[in-house]
Amino acid sequence: MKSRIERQIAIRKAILTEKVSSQDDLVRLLRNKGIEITQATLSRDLKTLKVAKAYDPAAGYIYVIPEAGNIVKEETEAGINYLTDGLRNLQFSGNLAVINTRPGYASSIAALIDTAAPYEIIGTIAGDDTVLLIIKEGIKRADLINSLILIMPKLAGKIK
Amino acid sequence: MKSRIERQIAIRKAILTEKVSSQDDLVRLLRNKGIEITQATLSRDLKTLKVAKAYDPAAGYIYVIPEAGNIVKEETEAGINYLTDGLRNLQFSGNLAVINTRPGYASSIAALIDTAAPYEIIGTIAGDDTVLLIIKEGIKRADLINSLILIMPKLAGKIK
DNA sequence: ACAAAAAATGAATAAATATTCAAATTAATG
DNA sequence: CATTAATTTGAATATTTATTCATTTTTTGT
Repeated sequence: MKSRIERQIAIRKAILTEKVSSQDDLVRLLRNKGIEITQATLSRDLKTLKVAKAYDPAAGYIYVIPEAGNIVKEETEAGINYLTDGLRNLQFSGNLAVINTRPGYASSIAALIDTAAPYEIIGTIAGDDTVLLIIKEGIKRADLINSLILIMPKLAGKIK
Repeated sequence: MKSRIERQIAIRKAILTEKVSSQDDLVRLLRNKGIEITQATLSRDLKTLKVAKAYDPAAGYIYVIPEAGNIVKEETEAGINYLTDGLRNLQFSGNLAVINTRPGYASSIAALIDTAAPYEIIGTIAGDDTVLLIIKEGIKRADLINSLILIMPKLAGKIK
């Protein structure tokens, strides 16, 4: 049988690496790793570790380790060689598409799109780090994505 | 009786000002303030507000309002207040929300929202006195309002 | 090493929280 | 308005989490 401290380290690791939303789930998860534990002991361990339960859009409420909770890692500044490295994300809502970019990149990227002027897009508006694309009616999202990838191949790797 | 959003604002305030460790306690607390609520509804409200339960050395586990973003925390309280004093109005149209601000305030407020990056919002664009928010599909207005209040508590007083 | 004390644990159970389902309220549509 | 659709809510209940209590394991002092 593992020691108490080893078990708690395993609990911490499990919470850091997976989204766990109940103690029973965590018990099963730990048992699969060869750690015998009951829900009662786990409840005590979680308190010892000061584990919190916080909201996660994907999975509802999940357990989180206090310190590691909201650390936003900064991307490295190295390797920005091309304009479209400024691309961060593409999302849709209704007949709009939104491109999130690195700060300052939005207007250059919008200009690039304007120059290419794909017929799927009837207009663009750029802020500092956001480009808004107004999509022509009746255009499918997949078609617009393909059209944008033609202009900015880097985008291909950033579609979720 | 009180509206749903008013009730949720009261819940938020209660959690911010007192250490509450159970929903039954919170129900009693709210009833003392003249707000009728059952545990079932409170449970749903807490989820809507993304309230977490975290360890507190003095009182064990208590409910906490999640922090909107790390950078927000670094700014001075006065700075945030000053900024969000620029807020004038919030209106909706379809999947868009428009914040009217005092002249010149829009981009700073947009930056504040971008930093917090709530998942309900897929992008923002700022003019001089107007911020356009593009809302993720399927998000309810009340949920977006709650999310924005997390970032700018001043907003709570400006909702009809 | 041995006995006594302290800490850890599991099973059962109490307490707290989430969900179901039916009713009530509110919003949308003609 | 009237009617239908959608959302909100409470009571009851299911699920999840914390605690009690008896027992086992570990630690301490001699």
